[in-house]
Amino acid sequence: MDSTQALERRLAGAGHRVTAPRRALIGAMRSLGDHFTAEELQQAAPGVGRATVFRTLRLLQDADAVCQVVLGDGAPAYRLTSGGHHHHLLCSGCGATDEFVRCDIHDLLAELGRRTGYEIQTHRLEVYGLCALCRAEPASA
Amino acid sequence: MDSTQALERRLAGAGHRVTAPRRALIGAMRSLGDHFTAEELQQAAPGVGRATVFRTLRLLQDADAVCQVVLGDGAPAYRLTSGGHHHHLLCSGCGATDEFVRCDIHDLLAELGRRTGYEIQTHRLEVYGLCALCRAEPASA
DNA sequence: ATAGCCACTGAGACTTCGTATCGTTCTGGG
DNA sequence: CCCAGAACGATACGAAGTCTCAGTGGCTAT
Repeated sequence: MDSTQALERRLAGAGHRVTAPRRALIGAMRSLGDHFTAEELQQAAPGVGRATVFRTLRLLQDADAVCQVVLGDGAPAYRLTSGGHHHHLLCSGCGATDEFVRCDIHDLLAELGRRTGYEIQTHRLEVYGLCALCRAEPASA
Repeated sequence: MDSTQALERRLAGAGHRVTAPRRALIGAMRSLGDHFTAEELQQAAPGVGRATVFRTLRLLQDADAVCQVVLGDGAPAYRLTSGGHHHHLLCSGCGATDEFVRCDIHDLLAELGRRTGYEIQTHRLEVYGLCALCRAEPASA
């Protein structure tokens, strides 16, 4: 997760302005923990319109600073990310999200491409499980 | 992909009735190729209401006879499936969908669980690429 | 400093995908 | 044949996201 300044530089570097609403949203994202919904984000940045929330989320996704995750129940959420190719590890107990980078599936993909004739371009891998805390307290809130 | 009769037996086996609208939807699915949207399905089964389309899709998903895929552009679609754990291979050129079963990532998941303390429960893997036909004709419709 | 261009903004209508509600219809066991 | 309840179609609703549009406000050049 980048610093606020790094995020603003990321925007500016992509040719976008660093405006007050965008600053407010970046601050809100950093205060909201490991993931947040668009609605939570808007509530954490009062005065910013819904359209701007989604516009800014898209901008940051294009800048590889934010990514979208699909929680276990199918609800979409967003995460600040350190960028680059990565995957998500999602706790089905408390909803926590984490990312991991190592995915040694090149052999699998290469063989899949050979077998199907596809030219493999990219992939998406989401892993669901119970985090250490939820394993320890099976019935906690 | 199961036969029409097998799909109907799948419904009946789960305690559901095999009614005329459901039969019409199953027939439509089998005529629509490797994947279809809810709207395409409804159009291919005239007279069947929207709610019934989604209800039947859900029933068949619960019965492990239909699964949902997210196309490259984010649009959701459905597929008849042979059931069981599998993953999808999606062509970003023509939108074709395929499924594959082999996913040798148990070592990866086991190590991920060890490292993070998670109890890994399941995973979802989607692979995107260009199918053999789209590789051959780069600019076809 | 200020003029002006144009990226950006908020409000809110709209789209898409899916679910809930509701009164009606079908169906199959007794 | 009866009737409980599964299933139906119509339609209202909800969530997530996009589009439109008139107005604002940040840069840049002067």
